[in-house]
Amino acid sequence: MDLRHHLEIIRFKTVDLLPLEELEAKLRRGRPLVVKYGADPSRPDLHLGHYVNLRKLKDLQDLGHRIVFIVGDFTATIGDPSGRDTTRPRLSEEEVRENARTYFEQVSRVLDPHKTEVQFNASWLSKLCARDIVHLASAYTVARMLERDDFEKRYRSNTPIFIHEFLYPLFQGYDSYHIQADMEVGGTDQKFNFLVAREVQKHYGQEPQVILTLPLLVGTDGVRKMSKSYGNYIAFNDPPAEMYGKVMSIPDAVVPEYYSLVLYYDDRQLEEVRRQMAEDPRDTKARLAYEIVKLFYSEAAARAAEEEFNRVFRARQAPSAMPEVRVPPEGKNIVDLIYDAGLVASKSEARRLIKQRAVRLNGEVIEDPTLVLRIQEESVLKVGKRKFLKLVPAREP
RNA sequence: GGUGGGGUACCCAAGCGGCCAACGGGGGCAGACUGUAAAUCUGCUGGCGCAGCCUUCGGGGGUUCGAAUCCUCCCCCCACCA
Repeated sequence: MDLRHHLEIIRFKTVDLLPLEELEAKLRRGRPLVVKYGADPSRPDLHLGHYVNLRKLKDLQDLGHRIVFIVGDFTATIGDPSGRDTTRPRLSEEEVRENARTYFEQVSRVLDPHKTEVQFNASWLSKLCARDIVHLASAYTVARMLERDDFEKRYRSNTPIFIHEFLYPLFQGYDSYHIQADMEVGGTDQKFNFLVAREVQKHYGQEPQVILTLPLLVGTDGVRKMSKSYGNYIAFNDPPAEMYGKVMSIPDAVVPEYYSLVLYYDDRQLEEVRRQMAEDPRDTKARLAYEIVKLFYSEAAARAAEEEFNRVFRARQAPSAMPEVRVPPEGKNIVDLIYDAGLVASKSEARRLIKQRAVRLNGEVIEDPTLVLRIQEESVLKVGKRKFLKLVPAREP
C-alpha cells in the first residue's frame, strides 16, 4: 500500500493528526507504529463514545500497527482526592484487574485481542522515586499547565486545583515515554494531555509521539458528550432492545453525527443521510438504530429489536417479554407491588406515579394508591413510559 | 501566618428564629401532544404505616417553647495580603 493511501485511512474522521510530517517520517521507516490508547480502569462499561476511538484503533491495527492499551491502575489506586467527593472509592488491585478484564473483553468486540497488548502503568510509575518525579515535573511549566481549558476554567471560577492534578498529565506522558509510543489516540478532550506527553518524551530525549484525536460523540441527550457520569450513554453491553430504543431517543439533529462517527459513513453517504433525514426522519433514525444493533450483535438481533420497538412504542402493545410477578389470591397493594418489583426507588415514588396517572392495568389508569389489586387472569401493569410487569395470579400452593 | 467572604437537596442558588421538606433555575421523572425526536403546556422531584409522622441545610455541642437561621468549638473551600 502506498503512503498516501495509508495516510488517507489514518486520517479518516480525525480532528487532529499532527504533526503530519512526523507521522510521514515515522511511516516511511516501514516499521509498525506503537499506538497508545489509555484505558480508565474505573469505567468498565464501554459505550459508543469509546467505540469511535476503538474503530480508529481497528483501522490502525489492520494497517499492521501495534496497539498498546495502558490501564491507568496507578492513578486509580492512588485515588483522586479533588472535589468534595470524599466517598469516591479507591480501587483495590483486584478491582482494577477485574475492571481491566471486562474492559478488554468489551474491547475485543472491536479489536483483535491477539494483536492487542495491555500494560498496567503502576508497573513502572510506582517505581519512580522523588528524584525521578522532580525530574519529570521539570518537563513542563505551570503557565503551560494552566493553558489546559479545564484547569483554566477552574482557575478562573476559583475551583481548587491540586498539585497532583498537574502531575497526572505528566504521568500520562511518562507512559508514552515508557512504551515508546509513536502515536496516541483519543478524543479531542485528550489533546492537551497528548501534547504534554510529547514534551515529556522530548525531555527524556525520545522522539515525540504523533497525536490523533477523534470527535467526541454526543450523548443521547443530544447536548453533552456521551459519558457514563451524565447517564446519556449507549453501552456495548446494553441488550439489543435497549440499544435500539436509546438510539431512537436521540434528537434528530444528531442523527447524521451518529451515522458519521459510529457507522463511519463518508461524506458522500452522509449527504444522502441528511437528505433522507429531511424527508423521513423517523425511518432514517430507525435504520441507524438497526445498523448499530447489528454492529454489536447481529442482523437477527437487530430485526428482533426493531420489531419489539414497533410493537411497544408504535403499536403501544405490551412487550413480548417482561418480568413476572405473582399476585396472591387475597390481593396485594398496588404501591407495594410496584415497589417490590423494583420498578421504583421508593414507595413515595410509586405513589407519585399513581397520582400522576402513570400507572395502568391492562390499559386502565389506576388512580387509587390504596388499591388492593386482585386478579383473575394474567394482566399487564404499565408504569410510566417503559416499565412493564406481567401479573400472574398465584395459585394456592 | 493575617484579613475578609463562604459551605443549603442531583447541580446552581435563595432563605438568615416559627408561615421551611426549605423560593427560583437546571437536570430528571410523569401526563397531554408525538416519530420513546424537537418544541410546547401541566404536574411532580427526602422517606414512611402518607389528611399524620420521621430524617435533612459541612460536623459536634449549646441557647430557645421552637433553629437552615442565634452562640460556641471543629472541619473544609475561596479571595486578597504575606
